[in-house]
Amino acid sequence: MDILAKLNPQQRLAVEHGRGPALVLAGAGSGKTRVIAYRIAYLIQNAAARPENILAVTFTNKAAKEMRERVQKIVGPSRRSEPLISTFHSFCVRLLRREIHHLGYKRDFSIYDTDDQTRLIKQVLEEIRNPDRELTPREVIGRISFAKNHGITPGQYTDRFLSDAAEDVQRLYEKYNERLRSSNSLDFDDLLLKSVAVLEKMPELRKYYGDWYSYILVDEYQDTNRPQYDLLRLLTTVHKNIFVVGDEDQSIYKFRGADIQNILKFEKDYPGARVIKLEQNYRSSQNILRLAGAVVENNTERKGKTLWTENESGDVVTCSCAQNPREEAVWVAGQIESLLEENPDYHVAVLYRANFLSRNFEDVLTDKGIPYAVVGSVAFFGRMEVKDLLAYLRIVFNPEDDVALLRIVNTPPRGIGQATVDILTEAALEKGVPILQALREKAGDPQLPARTARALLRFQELLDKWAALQDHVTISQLFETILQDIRYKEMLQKQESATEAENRLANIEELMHAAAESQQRGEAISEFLDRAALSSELDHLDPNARVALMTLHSAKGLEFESVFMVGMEEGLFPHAQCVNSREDLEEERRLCYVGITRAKRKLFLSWTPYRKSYGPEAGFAARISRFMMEMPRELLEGFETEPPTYFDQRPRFRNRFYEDSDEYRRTPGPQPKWSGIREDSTVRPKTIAELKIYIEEKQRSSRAASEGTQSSLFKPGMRVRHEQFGDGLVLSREKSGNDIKLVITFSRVGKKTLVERYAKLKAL
DNA sequence: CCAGGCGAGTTTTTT
DNA sequence: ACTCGCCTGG
Repeated sequence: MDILAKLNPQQRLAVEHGRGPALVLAGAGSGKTRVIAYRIAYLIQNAAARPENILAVTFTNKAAKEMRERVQKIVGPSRRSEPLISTFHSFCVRLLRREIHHLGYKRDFSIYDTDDQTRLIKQVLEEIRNPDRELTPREVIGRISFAKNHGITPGQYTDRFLSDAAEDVQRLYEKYNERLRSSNSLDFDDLLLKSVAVLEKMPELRKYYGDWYSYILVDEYQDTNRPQYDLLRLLTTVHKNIFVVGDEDQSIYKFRGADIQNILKFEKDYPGARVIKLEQNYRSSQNILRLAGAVVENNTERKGKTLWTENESGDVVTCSCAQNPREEAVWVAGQIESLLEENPDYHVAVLYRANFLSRNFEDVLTDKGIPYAVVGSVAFFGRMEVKDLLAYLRIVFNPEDDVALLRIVNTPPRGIGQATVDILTEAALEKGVPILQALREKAGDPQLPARTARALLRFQELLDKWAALQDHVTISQLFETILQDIRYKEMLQKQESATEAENRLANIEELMHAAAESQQRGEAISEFLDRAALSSELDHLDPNARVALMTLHSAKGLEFESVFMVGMEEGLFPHAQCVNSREDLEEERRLCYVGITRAKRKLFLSWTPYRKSYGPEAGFAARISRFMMEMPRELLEGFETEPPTYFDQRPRFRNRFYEDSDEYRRTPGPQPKWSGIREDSTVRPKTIAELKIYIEEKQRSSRAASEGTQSSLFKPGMRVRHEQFGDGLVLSREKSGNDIKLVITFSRVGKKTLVERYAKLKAL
């Protein structure tokens, strides 16, 4: 079969590319995945490479799965060998399970997800019970991850960062890494870093894997971060057969360390690279494309592509401004209802910036009896009961896994309480051994109360029993044994409400299914655990679901007949935390572009000024998203920058546009060009000195931003109204950490201390 | 040691 | 509005 016949000239050029580096700049809907799939098939059919010598990397499991299916469709099944199509992370796990001993780890290492990470950091924070400057676990993880993704080791940390907290972070970072290592565990970032490290350390492995994967293809290259970039370089040093596909307009993972420069400077990194642009869009109507283009045009960091399509011009975009979030959901559900009536096969997506927004839509869709699928708010493998059981499996598999041990040591309660756990942890830290080993040593200790010692011994016996079993039974059988031994289900039924328990039991059933399937595929326990650690809810999206609810981020790579982008408000989208630097704002805009271009035929945009929010914006009417202001009016129908009757409906919200207040004077109403964006403070730092300045600069600006919005609101002497406490008088305001505390005396309830950011106060 | 109650902190996006 | 950690009384 001539597989080239189905391609347009540009796509064909890409697919037929020979050896050497190639960059395919592929706009949304221009057949990106298609090009990779066809190229893999082409390489195989023309015997350029044996299938097993081809490596294709994607970012999500879902993308990998899709790619595999597409390739199989083209080349047909029953090949002797298959190309390796995998995510960066699972490729790394695969590599490390074979080679990590070169770095002094054992091959049974555990993988720590965000939750495990948080637990570990909390322990470390306790251990170094320093901070005069309170750091939350979240913040610490964020900084460590930033450092890891930028190649900064703990030792270099204070050289590179100058903030007050830097020394604390350095110590935490150091300890955290030590604890990971002594637990024989890796976090997500480590998977990439250790892969790079092992290839850097072992030239013969570099050569081996470089030779083996003689053709490497990368999807969504614009989202690669530094370790991923390093990994690709290491694997392609010799042959340079790297074929990357990406779209700088769809780079939306900077917060995770993605570096858009990777795609922008590809031609410099790989001299002589062939560059191919795919500009014909096959997905969307002309109007949708024009709208998307008009928005993304406002960005400066682009290579610049102009998408065109032969599709018809299509409908205009329908907008709605709702009285409140509930009404917004009602409107959306109503539209969906009539869409589905007309076309029962339509795929519809409701896209939002942040997960918490799904709530109202779920409620209303349920009321109306419209079936829907939510993607991602709580991942299946992230659920408490699932994580508990997996932790049992993990500790059996890797007895050094401290986080897993601490998670289950007293779940269900078995008489090993906090006091005992503290003793064990302390002993373990002192000797530098895993907690389980400390537990073994203490189990018979006559100094402990007899009851405690007995509890420890019993627990140890259980673990030994399961460990002895692990090589002789299937995963399901092991699970079944554990479940019975610990009486987990009974615990749930005792502790939870009936419906909650039922839910959790159902999840346990599902986990057992997953285990059974895994073993049918002939996988080892490690492979099952790896899948659990690396899988996300997105992978479980039911392709038959007509209505899908998800974040804009999750929607990348997907397409739908109709798309609803909801919550189009300043502060939410673009998110308040992303409007202070041009870089961040441009990323938000790209996110908007991604959202718009998911739609094939019909796009809906909705917003409401009256969303309950937290933070400094609380209690104020929001403004319409600047992204909507950037769209050509003639493509919009029902465009309103304010709801028609807000005065009667929602008196407790103040309105930014018309009220004569401090707030209003400081931030004038909507204008074509929005103020408040700092002009180009975001030159990319090149040297260490520049990086220091950059970080300082960022911190100062975010501090200034939060003080700026807060300081003008409530001052001593002002009269205010609180939703619950009624009217009162502000006595004092003072800073406490990042917050501002107000002491207010209320006529009804007396003196109260409130945090300005959270108390939904209203000036009188 | 554990269960149940209160107060504080919290919502950006994810492999 | 919701979850997590801390405190208290059994």
